[in-house]
Parts: sequence; structure tokens; C-alpha cells
Amino acid sequence: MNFCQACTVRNRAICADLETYEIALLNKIGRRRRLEAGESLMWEGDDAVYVANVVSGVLKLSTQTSDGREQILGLAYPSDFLGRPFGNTSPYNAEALCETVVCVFRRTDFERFALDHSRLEHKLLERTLSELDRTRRWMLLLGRMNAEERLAALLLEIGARSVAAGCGNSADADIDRFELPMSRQQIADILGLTIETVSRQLTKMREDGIIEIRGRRKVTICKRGVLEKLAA
Amino acid sequence: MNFCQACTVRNRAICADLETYEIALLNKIGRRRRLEAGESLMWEGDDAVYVANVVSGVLKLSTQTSDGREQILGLAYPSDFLGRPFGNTSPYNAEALCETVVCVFRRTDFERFALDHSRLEHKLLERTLSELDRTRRWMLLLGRMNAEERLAALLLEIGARSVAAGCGNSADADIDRFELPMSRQQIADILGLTIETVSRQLTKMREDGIIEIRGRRKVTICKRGVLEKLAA
DNA sequence: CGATCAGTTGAATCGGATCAAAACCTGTGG
DNA sequence: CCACAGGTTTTGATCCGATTCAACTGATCG
Repeated sequence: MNFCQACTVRNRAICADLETYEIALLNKIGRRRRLEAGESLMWEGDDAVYVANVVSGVLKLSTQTSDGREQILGLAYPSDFLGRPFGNTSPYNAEALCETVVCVFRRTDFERFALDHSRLEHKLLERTLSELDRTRRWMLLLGRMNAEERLAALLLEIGARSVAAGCGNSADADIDRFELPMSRQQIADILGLTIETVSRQLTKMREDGIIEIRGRRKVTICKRGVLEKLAA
Repeated sequence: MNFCQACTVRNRAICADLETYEIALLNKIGRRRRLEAGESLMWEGDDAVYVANVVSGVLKLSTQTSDGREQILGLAYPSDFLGRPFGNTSPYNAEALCETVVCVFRRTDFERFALDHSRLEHKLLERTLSELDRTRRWMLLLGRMNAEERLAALLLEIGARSVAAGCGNSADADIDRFELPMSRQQIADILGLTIETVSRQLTKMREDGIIEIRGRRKVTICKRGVLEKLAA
């Protein structure tokens, strides 16, 4: 059965631009896997057995200090690539934040395929370079921004990525009106803050009329300009 | 004239493993460039005209917030690759911390070469993946570690990298005995701290007998175990 | 031998963390 | 439909680590 043919991220993931026969080959070595919210795809330090493409949903990538403090390294949205090709151990944990579908490959199968099909390897290189850029921009946030600026940056990023990716069940994915795919605790882990600080900052933004919050997770950005200035 | 033949990083940089004829081609499109301490190779946001290999010396990669706060993204040691292939603008500033020699290529020349020689592209991919791993580990430091832990991590990293790279004029590069290639202010920028905090922590470590400091920049690690525990 | 710049030390301040408690969903069973 | 139990989130009070501001020390150099 050919998953790729009907794949929703077919044109955006690293498999884009492959020839039909290459897709067929790739289809043979990959398989679909469904993850429940909270389920993990890989653990930091484990043997890097699999790599994967996100088809739908959102995952968090995280690492931790020896005494258990967690730091989220980033989020993976549909069409993003997961795992560590050409390495032996996984550099992070990857955990589904909501119901998520991924397309997994044994790392060794994938590597062999990549070495034989340089177009795929090139795509992977471009994606890795972009990811490095994104990660470095995040370092500025963690190293130099205060709590308010961090929240502003995250809200803008989630808005942008939700739209770009069609975040799973995303009837309501709008750049200014979206659902947070994570809890307050997870927001805190992403931003290197505590849950209380996140809560206080969100409340402050609500009081200032910058955002609206319905329920726990539905957010509307009312004053995009203010957020952008904060996050700059 | 063939620089590559005598190149000191020939076996560690991305050009390693190329065939002799490939090296000859690469040699044609590259040229050596010497940078004084403080001189910049590229600026964030500028057109990405060049990419480069570090031959000797150390550079810092940095970015800044719109209001001028700086964050150093990482250090580049001999054999490291600089620049943003397959992208239009440079994602960071790269500035030499001491006298530095790089091997520069026009980005477009380099890209053409890489697309034709998949072995080079593969090396670049592996290097980019490693750099992404390193960058992500740094996020844990910026997001979750206190001042003491950050300094410990940096000292260990500089020791390791100085040895691995032979940091420029490095008669004295030992994993436990090395010269800081940067000022206190630059250390602060790397670690997301202030210069005063860096100074206080170094003094504290000296008083605790964990390190020795001679002059301003010569450091000896006396109790490696303690540092490793702090940085873990 | 001042002048200058990098680094250190001290005191006061502040932002975010921590600890504790109240408020709020959300799902369940009567 | 309501009550209530479980968790999550918000709010409040306090504390602490790092920053800030300021003064001082110590190298380096004309």
C-alpha cells in the first residue's frame, strides 16, 4: 500500500521533488505510525534507530540536565523531519503533544537511501541548515530576552507555524487566532521560564488588550504590532 | 598555487576524503584570507556572498536583538565551516577573536561544486547535523543553567575544543591548561550573563581551588571532576 | 608617570523563582 | 442536571540570583 501517494505533506517534506520511482522505493522502507498525546517517539541518548517525517500533529523536542530540569529544544510540525541520520544516538526526546501521525524509517535504511539519492540528501541538508538557523534565533531568546519578550516571540511563532503546517485538526488555524498545542508547563519549558511566570505574563497581555484567551488554549492576537515590537 | 596541499585542516575539514582532482578544483575556486582580531568576515542580514573554512584562529558567531543586546551563538575553531550555503542572507555575524586564517569561497561557486560532488555535500550535511546537536545542547545551558554551571560548561568546552583544533598559536593547548580566546565581555555574551557575574564566578572558582588563573586569560583546570559535575 | 582600558569588588535593586493557596476547568457518576 | 474529584491554572507573598550602577584595582603603553 502506497502511503506517499495520498500524503498530505508530500510536497513540503524532504521527499518533495523525488521522482515517482524514488517515491515508490521510499514508500517501501517507511511506514506510518500514530502517536497519542504524551507518547514518545524517541529518547535522548538512546540508539538512534528511527528517523521520521511529521505528517500531522505536533511534537516537542526536549533535553534535560542530569538533575531533571527540562528544556524544550523546539517543536516539530507537519513536514518537519525528526531524528539523527548519520549519528548513533538520539540527541533529544521527541514526544507528541497531541494526536500525531509520523512516517518512520529505520535510520540505516534511510541513510542508505539518502546516500544513493543525492536529491534527497540535498533536501535534508537544506532542511538541517534552516533548522540550525531557527535554533540559533531561539538562542537569542533564551540568552537575552525577558519573560514578556519570550512569550511574544512564542505566540508569533506558533501562529505562523500553525498556519504554515496545518496543525493537525486545524479548522481554526489562523495566524492571529489559533489553539496552543501545549500546556502552560510546556510553554514554560520551551521558554526557559516557570509556569507561574508564563501565567502572569499571559494575564498581563490579556489585561493590556494585546491578546484574548478563551478557555485555556484558544488565543487571539489583537495587537500584532505590539507583539512584534516586543519580540524583535 | 595550491593551498590545499599544505593545509593544516585538510584532513578534518569538509574537504577531507575528496579525490585529488576534486581538491584541485576546489583549490581553484577558494582563496586564503587573513583576519585581524576584531575583523568581521560576515554580518547578520547581509547577502550571503561567501562561505569559508577556518584554517587557524577562533571566530565568534553572534546575533543581536533590535535594541543591540548581543548573543554569541557559538565559536568557530580550525576545520569548522562558516556561512550559509543555499540561503540568501547570512544568519549571523562572524568576527575573528584573534588573528585568524580562513579559506573562503564565493557561495555560488561552492554550491555549484557541492551539487556536483555529493561526497562534499555529504560531509557538509554531517557537519551541519553535528553543529545542530551542539547548538541544541547550548540551549539547555542558556535556558536552564545558573551562572556557575554555565561557566563550568564553557571552560570544559574551550579546553576540549582548543585541543581538538589546535587553536591558532597553540603551543599551550592542553585540555586542562589553555588560553581563553576572548575577553570577559565576550564570555558574558556567550553565556548570556553580564561581565560582573562572569568575573565573580571566576573569582569564586579560583578561591574554591577549582581553577587557576594567570594573567587575564591563562586558565588551568585543577578539579575537572567538579566542573564536570556542575556542567552536567 | 599619568592615561586608558579591562577586570574586579561592593551595595542596591529587580525580575523571575519558589512556596503556598485559591480559582478554574473538565470529566465522572449519582 | 448537579456535585464533586482530579488536575491545571491563576493569584499572592516572599526570596534569591543576577543585574545594575558605581567605585576601585591593575595591567599596558605612549
